[in-house]
This record gives sequence, C-alpha cells and structure tokens, in this order.
Amino acid sequence: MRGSGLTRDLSFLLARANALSLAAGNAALAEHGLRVRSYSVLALAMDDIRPSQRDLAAFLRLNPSQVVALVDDLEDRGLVRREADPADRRNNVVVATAEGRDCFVSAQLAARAAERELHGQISSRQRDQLAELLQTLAFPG
Amino acid sequence: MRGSGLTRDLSFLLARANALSLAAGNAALAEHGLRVRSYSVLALAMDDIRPSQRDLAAFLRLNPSQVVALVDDLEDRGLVRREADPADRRNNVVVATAEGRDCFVSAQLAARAAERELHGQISSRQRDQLAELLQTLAFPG
DNA sequence: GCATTATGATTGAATATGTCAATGATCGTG
DNA sequence: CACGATCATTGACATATTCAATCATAATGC
Repeated sequence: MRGSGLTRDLSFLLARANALSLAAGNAALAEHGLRVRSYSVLALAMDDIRPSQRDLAAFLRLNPSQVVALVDDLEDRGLVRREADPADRRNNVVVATAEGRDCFVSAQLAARAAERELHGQISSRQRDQLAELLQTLAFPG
Repeated sequence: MRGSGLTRDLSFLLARANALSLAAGNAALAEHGLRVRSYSVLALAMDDIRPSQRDLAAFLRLNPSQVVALVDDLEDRGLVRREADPADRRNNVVVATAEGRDCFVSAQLAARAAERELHGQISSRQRDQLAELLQTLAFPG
C-alpha cells in the first residue's frame, strides 16, 4: 500500500499526518479535560491578543457557530471569560481566567510530550524546517 | 493573531494546512463528482495493489464501516468494482473499472492543478522536502 | 438625526461524519 | 470438525459541519 502514488501526494500526507497528530493530541489532552480544539482556543485566549470569536473562527478555520459551543463549554468550566469589546460591543473578546491559565500550562506540558513522542523520528532541525514549510502552507498570502 | 504561540505548534500548523488543502481539494474535485475521500479510494483502486476494504480503512485512517459507504457510492457509479479475493474470500478487493480509471486521470489533473495553485509559495525543492518530512510523520515506524 | 446596510454572536434545523456493537461469512488452528 | 479470529456489513447512536434566521451593534450616506 505504501508504494501507492497517493504517498507522494502532499494533501494525502497532510491528511494522514494530521489524523495521527489529532488522535495523539486528543489522547494527551483528555486527562486535562481538553481536546485540541478547546486547547487551541485556550491558547489564543491566553496571550494578550484578545481575540473575538470571529477571530477564533477564522484562525482555527471553524464556523463561527462552532466557536460559540467551544467557548460556552470553556466558560461553563470557568477556564475562559467573554468580555464585551469596548471598542466594538458586537465583539465578544475571549480571555482566559486564572484557572484557564493554570489548566493550559499543565495541558501544554502533556501536549508537548505527546508531540515529542509522535515526532521522535525527526531531528529538531527537521522539525523547525517542517514548521517553517507548514507555515507558508497554513498562512498563504 | 499570527503571533500566537500556536503558530509554532506543529500539530496546529498541520491541522490548518490540512483544512486548507482539504477545502481546495474538494472544490477542485467537485466537477468530477469526487471528493478527496473518494478520490483517494479511486487512486488506491487504480494501481495493482488490489487493496481490501480493511486495507483502505487502515491506510486512509477510516473506520471500516465508512469504507463500505465510500465503496458503495463509487460502485453505484460504476467507477469501482468489488472482487472476492480468491486467496481469502472474506476480503473484498476494490478495483477501478475502465470508467473509474478515466475519471481518476482527469480528476488527478484538477487535483494537481489545485495543489500547484495552493502551494505556489514554495519551490519544488521545498515541496519535496516537505513531502519527505510528512512521510515520516504520516508513516511512523 | 435617521434610514440603510453591514458585521458579530447566537440559535435551531438539516446534513454529514464518526464511533460502536452485533451479525453472518469465511478462515486458521488444534 | 469445533473453536476463536478476521472481514464486510448493518443499524444505532453520538459528534461535527453547514446554513439560514435573528437580534444587537456599527458604519455609511443622506
């Protein structure tokens, strides 16, 4: 099977690598009550970006209505807070609470450990190369 | 937003690059009545691998029951045929029909064009590098 | 100022995907 | 040939995705 032409297809490789990474990520985050989706939201709510839900949807390539559910869940669990944007009160800015930060940092350890394990085959130089290449694909233009 | 720590997270980059690639792929394949899933099945049914449905499920990281639906659809449209494996009659070997081959080759042109467009930012040397790195992630061990 | 148009969040409905356990056919082994 | 294992299939269930409609707020043009 691995001799198939598909194996040289970037989009197929991307899909398969992503499937593995997603499964490993979700498994590693489960003990922290997160999944890669909610982990990503939390990550963005951590730094001083102060993203609106619209921003989150665009960045994570989700439908805005999916972000509603994601933020609802995190908010119910006290990890995140919706704040009205003073500059534009249509926007809900999503910010991590103190517990959210704590949860994130411990989850991040687990996530990183899982990544290291999953990517044990490649050197850290290769990892950086890969990250750079993926960035140009992930953020064209 | 792009300054977020997530941007340096391989699994996030993988997810986002894959989302873009998937959307572009599905769009490009739509005019051929395919999606990237069915395109992949067709690709594997093309060469002389003679994959069983189980093989397809494992390779494409799908549940075997999802492959049933995928192959049902392709078979209904005459692009693919189920053959009993003479060596083990539990296996359904999936093979492309003549129309399936025709459909695939024209779809492949569209898929490749879409990829080139999507990956216009990177050189072909970088593309090869990326493919190689992704292969080690996509097929560990 | 006020009507018009556009944008963000939210909801609910429709559709699609994913997961799982049960079943019948076939295989391999003792 | 009985046993347990594997493959394809089905149906039930849970989860995700997409979409249109709604309400609140903003920005624009008059």
